[in-house]
Amino acid sequence: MENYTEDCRCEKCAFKSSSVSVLNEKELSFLSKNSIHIKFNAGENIIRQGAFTTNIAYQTVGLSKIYMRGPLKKDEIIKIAKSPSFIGVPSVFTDKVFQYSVSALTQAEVCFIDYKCFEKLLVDNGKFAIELVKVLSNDLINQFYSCVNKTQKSLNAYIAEMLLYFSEKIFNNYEFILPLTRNEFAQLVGSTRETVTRIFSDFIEDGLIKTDGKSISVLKPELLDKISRTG
Amino acid sequence: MENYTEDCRCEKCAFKSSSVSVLNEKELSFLSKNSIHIKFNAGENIIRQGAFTTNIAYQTVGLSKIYMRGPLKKDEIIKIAKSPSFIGVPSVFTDKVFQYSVSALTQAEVCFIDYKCFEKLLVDNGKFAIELVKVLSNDLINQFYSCVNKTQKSLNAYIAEMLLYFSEKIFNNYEFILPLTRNEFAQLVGSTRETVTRIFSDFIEDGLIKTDGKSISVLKPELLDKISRTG
DNA sequence: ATATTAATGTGACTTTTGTCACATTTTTTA
DNA sequence: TAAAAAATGTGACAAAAGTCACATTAATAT
Repeated sequence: MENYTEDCRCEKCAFKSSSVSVLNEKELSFLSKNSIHIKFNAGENIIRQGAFTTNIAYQTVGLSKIYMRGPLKKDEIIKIAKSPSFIGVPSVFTDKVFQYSVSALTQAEVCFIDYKCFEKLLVDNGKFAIELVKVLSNDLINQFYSCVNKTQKSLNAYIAEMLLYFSEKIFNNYEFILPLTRNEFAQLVGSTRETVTRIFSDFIEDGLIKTDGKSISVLKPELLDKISRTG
Repeated sequence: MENYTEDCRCEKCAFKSSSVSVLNEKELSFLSKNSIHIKFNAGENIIRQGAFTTNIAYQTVGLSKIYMRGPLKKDEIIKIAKSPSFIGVPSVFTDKVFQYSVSALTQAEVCFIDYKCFEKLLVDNGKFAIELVKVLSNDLINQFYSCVNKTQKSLNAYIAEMLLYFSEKIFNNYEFILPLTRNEFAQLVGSTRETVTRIFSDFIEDGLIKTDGKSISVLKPELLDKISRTG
């Protein structure tokens, strides 16, 4: 965990999201003065469930997992956050305390923005506020969608969907290094390590995928997609 | 479905949410001129998945179910909306088309607000925008929470939780009329009609609840809560 | 480099939940 | 009010997924 703030100014930042792009020079400079840029290694904790919410986090580089400690004291991965994206916004506007944790899955960089400053930008710049509303709306719809999918699909269908999600949405490549252990993958699909292993084995046996440790090749995306849709 | 707009002006509306309360007289009048107030009977459709999103809906009276057609063409109830609350905001800010449906479970009243007008209020009044961000944040956190619960808990634990939710959060009464069929309740908890029947029967046998058709009495809330927490 | 720990694979078995079939009750409609 | 449709309850059985135990492999720390 390293502080990189000196090297980084929002005005020059290459990772402007559509939300941030509606800010003018002055606002960006204000943002810059009120934020800290920090670098994380894979595995490091970015946000801890239960900690006080004083900052907005904006992930500029890397992948992270957003997860929540469930009622049976098991962790459940809610989503994989791909940069650039806000992480932790909903908790900041809801509670004094974070409702979930975020950990880096790869090397990652995150800007922590002072909440008061962020709120001021929202109040002063209506367009910025609308962009944030859009981001949250999108998150909410995706959350609806993934919850319905997870609930209704059989596990092999949902696992097929998640494998395609990693290859097509996260890595844009049918070969990739899964940045999760089998156990974490189970936490993502709402199952157990053993069952994930078994379904991976079935997929390998049927020639749909090939695995070598964490490295995964999707061999037959069309068939995987069919399984994902029909169960 | 009846149009009540003439009788209703936003300035006088008794159902101001915290979001709307930050608007001034002029803004409320503008809102009033650009919205239509409609009354629905139980069972009537308020928003239809796939329809174009031209309005923001604000439910002032009644209960409704927000549901989505899942991948296996089964409907899944995402949440029960209690008045007053926005329904349909996330879809409007995300897509040209609604991603889910909303139907009245009881008699209900809904204001449909022109999207352009709503957006103008957000841009002009930063405080209003922040209120909307808070509403969405809250929805998102609740959605995380309920999805993790649904995934991790056994069905009888989740059904116990939902029964307590209806009695304690929706009706504030340990006796209530469940505004859902057994099948709809199954769609809410992600299960089947038969399994819901069986778990209700178990609860009745153990003296936790009493049912008479749609009427439900929670007899032992503490025990129901224990089941909800431990499975 | 080796010891230690974490992650993974696999078989046997149990539990949970879903499916199908059909009887019964309730509600709606004509 | 009678007929039709929708909702509900229940049993027998099947399927899906979880649990436990243990062997094996990979990763990490000293």
